[in-house]
Amino acid sequence: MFNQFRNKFPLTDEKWMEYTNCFKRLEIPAKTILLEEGEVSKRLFIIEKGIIRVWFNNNGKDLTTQFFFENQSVASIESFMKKLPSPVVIETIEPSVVWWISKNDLDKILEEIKEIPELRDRFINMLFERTFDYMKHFVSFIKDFPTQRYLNLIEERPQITQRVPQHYIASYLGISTVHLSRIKSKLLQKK
Amino acid sequence: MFNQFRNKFPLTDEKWMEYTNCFKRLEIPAKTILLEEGEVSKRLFIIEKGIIRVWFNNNGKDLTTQFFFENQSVASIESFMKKLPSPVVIETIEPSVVWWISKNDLDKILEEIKEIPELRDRFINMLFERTFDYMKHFVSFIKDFPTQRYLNLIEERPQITQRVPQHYIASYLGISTVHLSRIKSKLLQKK
DNA sequence: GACAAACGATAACATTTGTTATCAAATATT
DNA sequence: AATATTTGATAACAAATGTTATCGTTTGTC
Repeated sequence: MFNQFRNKFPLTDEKWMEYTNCFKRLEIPAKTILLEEGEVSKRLFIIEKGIIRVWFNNNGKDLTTQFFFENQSVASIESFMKKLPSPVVIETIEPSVVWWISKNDLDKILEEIKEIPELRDRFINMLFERTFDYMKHFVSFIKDFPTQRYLNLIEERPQITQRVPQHYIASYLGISTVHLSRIKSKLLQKK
Repeated sequence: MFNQFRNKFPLTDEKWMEYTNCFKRLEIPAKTILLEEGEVSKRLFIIEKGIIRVWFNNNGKDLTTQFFFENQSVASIESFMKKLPSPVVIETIEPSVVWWISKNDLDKILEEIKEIPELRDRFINMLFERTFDYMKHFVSFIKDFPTQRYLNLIEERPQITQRVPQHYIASYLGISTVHLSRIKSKLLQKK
């Protein structure tokens, strides 16, 4: 799982082993909840196989805020970093294989690699990229009609439209399942 | 302008002077454009007095994405950091007084203070807080109806509802000016 | 003070989207 | 294979929101 990233980290083999050994493997079925709403997030997950969605309950309805696929890392970030109760649920969509690391272990590693400017910069960059992603998604909500947002999704995140059940996509787009179904049938008519 | 922050920065008086001298003062009328769409952002602004909005043109209509008030810093961040053409316009709403620093000067300062862990951590924290803010705003768009979003705004960002013209607020909420007007009159009826 | 521009409220109507219910197809479970 | 569950499509109706137009008020400019 981690060997594919080995050459990206300027670490000794010893440190590399020490760090990667902090991760534990987990095989879990579909619809497994990895973090409950209200729980303090103490684990960061990396997906080897499967799909994870992050959602919260809004007046009895699921609202999906993010999807994650293979090789992405997942956590309720604000809860994880500040030890606050998580507002969101983390749950698998498909049967999945994930690796997790405890906050304690990760903190130790981050503290150690702080002295390596290269890794530090990459970490900061990662945060910025995440910010930019949110901005784009947010802008699309005020800018585009649902139909356009759906077309954007097909274009920019084909994994979502191909692998994720449609009612999760609807809540991700901020519309009802019925309306997404209508959008799809209208798009088919035009073709 | 900067003396109020003096005690927050563990710097020598010499360094402090050197850094603050990089900023230039600017007095400008309302509706002054500080950054054009498509231009590469080379300045970071700090507001001494006034209001700035960030917006972009969408099919001939203004869409406001952010408001900034006194003591906040403003830039088209992705453009500023990566030297890309800015997708947004930065413009004053009121007659304003702003200070600006060039990207060159700021880069030099950031490079120097990198060695001060305290400042470095605060910088990283700032990035995270910005990310969390975007998340909240974004979640509110899929979670709440416009009426609730407007109530949230009154509650959480009273400066906006009190000082910003209503048609800018409408585009910020992602609704038409007419609809915001309706929302306001309905809220008044209920009282 | 006169005029123009900006701002905001409101009405009438069109369009978009949500809600509820029903049915069909796909998938999982036994 | 039989059954239950999940998923998705569709129709009918209700509610939310946009569009266009008009009017009055405020604000800025000369």
